[in-house]
Amino acid sequence: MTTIKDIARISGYSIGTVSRVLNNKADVSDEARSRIESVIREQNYQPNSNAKKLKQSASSGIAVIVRGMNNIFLDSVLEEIQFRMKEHGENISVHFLDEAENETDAALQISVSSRPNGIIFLGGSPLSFGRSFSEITVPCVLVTASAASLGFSNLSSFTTDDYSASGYAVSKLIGCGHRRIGIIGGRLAPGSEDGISGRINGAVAAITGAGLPFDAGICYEPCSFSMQAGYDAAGTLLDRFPDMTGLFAVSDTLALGAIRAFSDRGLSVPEDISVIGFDGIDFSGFSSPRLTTVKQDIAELASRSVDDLLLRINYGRPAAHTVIPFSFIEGESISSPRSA
Amino acid sequence: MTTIKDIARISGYSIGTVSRVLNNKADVSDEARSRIESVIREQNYQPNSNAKKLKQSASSGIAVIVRGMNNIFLDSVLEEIQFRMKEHGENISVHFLDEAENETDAALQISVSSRPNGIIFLGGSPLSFGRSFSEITVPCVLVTASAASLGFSNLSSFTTDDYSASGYAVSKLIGCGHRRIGIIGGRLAPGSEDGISGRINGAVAAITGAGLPFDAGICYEPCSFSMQAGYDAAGTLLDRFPDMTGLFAVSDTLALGAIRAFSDRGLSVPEDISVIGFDGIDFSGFSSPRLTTVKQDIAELASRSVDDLLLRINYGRPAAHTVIPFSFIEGESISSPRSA
DNA sequence: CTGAAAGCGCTTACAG
DNA sequence: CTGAAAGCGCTTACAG
Repeated sequence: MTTIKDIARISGYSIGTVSRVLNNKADVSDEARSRIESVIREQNYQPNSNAKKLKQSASSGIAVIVRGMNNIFLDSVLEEIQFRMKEHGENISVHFLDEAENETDAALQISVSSRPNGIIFLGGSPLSFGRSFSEITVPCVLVTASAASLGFSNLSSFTTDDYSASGYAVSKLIGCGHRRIGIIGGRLAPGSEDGISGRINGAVAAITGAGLPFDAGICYEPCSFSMQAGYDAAGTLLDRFPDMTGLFAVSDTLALGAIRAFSDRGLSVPEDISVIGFDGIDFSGFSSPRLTTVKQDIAELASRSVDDLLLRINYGRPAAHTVIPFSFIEGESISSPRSA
Repeated sequence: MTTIKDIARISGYSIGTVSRVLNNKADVSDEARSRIESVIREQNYQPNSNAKKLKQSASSGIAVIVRGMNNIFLDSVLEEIQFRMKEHGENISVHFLDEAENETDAALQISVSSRPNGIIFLGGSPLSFGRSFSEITVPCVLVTASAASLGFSNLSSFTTDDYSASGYAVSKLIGCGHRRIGIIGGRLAPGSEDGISGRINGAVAAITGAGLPFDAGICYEPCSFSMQAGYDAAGTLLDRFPDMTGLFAVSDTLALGAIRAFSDRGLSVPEDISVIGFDGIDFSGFSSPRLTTVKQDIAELASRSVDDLLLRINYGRPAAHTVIPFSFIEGESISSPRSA
């Protein structure tokens, strides 16, 4: 293995000078720089990142904590993030948590054992921040839910406006003439306008705001984020709320599971019941029927988050909270209710 | 930050002894061990992994190289792998490559810059091994394609028997009476029985083995692995091969894209055309129609790969090539051809 | 502009 | 069973 010492020996300079050109420091003569650079190139030398990190006493790159296993939407964002990071020469270490685990506890453990330069929380809930998060000092960003109300100086966030987007989606349902609308997914957390709870609350607000009745005990069914969960929740909800004509699912995965549940009960979508999703995953454009849904801007969420984190790590920029615009995809899964 | 020095000072032992209990070495008195362990616990001490790795002169954990972006199947395997690794206290760094990149070139670069203890190749093609791989010396495992024929002593593999599984799938189509069968996905690589090419060749062998005609120039359409690619390839194939009654797609994602393409052309699946997939992703059980497909055993592929890699890293076990059994899922996407 | 030296936090022979 | 010491490959004041 060639080390910095070898480069120094071969180039005829000291390891201090080699280190300076490696790190693009000023105060190196052009001659030394070009000589050393050529030796580095011909030896195909790569610095040992462990030694570098040890010295700089911190940092094993960027850690990404993904909350929610097998979540197609989050996986897409993750891949986009890794791609952008790679462009900047940064490697990420990925940690998947299932929905039961707490992301800040995990982050604390990771930050003490691997000392990352920064942490990205993907799919986390702002509700679980606060407890252990205050012990984390490196720059962090929460993607997919707003951390604005949390007020941590080292936590940025990039998010779709879940509350408004859900409201918009549900207003489409109402606009079609639906008056008995159900909701599946997540858990109820009254008051919150962020993340999954924000979607639920935004949808509920749109329903009640239109003067329609909404009794959460009847019209809402909580569930986790697998297709099977969506399938089951839709069935349960329909049993309890048999004259429901429209359904808002807080994620596309749930919506697709729900559509299958309805069709297994002999109901067609959208003729018998309309379904609207959230996320805009690839598959929503290829299912039968194509899903009507809110599309989050994955590329923008990812790239803005990466840029923000890197700038904060390297230049001490203050944390910021940014809303990324969503778009609405007119699919084939909603129509006017039969009774209308 | 508390370091090993602090633990030594507080416990009254030397840092050498602390290090020994940290690493579960023998030759430590029970008394010292329990005293030191209790100090570690109460100080909530976590060793600095950079320093550890530097000393052990190698290794930043395990690197996973995933070839193929937005591949739902690979994402599932990846999450399973990370989960198993976590149980063993190992962190993984993930590197997504798009289909155009070469995985061994990427691995070489990663191994020289981050010095992983081991590398997992997910979704790579055995065809691209060989060139730069011989420069990589750490234990590696190829998941999802066999590396048996490559003969590298540091490369294990765990795979579904793609060739047989595809043959089995296609034989189901033939058993239903189909005689004009098309194939989409991947690229032609005659002779190979591994990975995606193995799927194609296994399918072709089943067709010709049944005495049916197969002209690759007409009946086969290559494509990459997105739903859109499956959609497009199915359309192209149908234009060229309009009396096709059955389609084998080398992945579920492609199959689902194909089904949508057919339905957009007014053909129903399976009444007008049968479709069979490969992978057994979650969604295949919830689409309309439910997809008939070959299900790879994700949990087994992941856990066996992890166990193998860890044992080889720590105990110098020889590399091995293991085939993991597949299962066949009877969905709703195939039936007898209308003409039969 | 450059070099010599200290030190990051660990592990591991080597003595005892 | 335990400690003192060397050294992993780097970076960074400090002199010059």
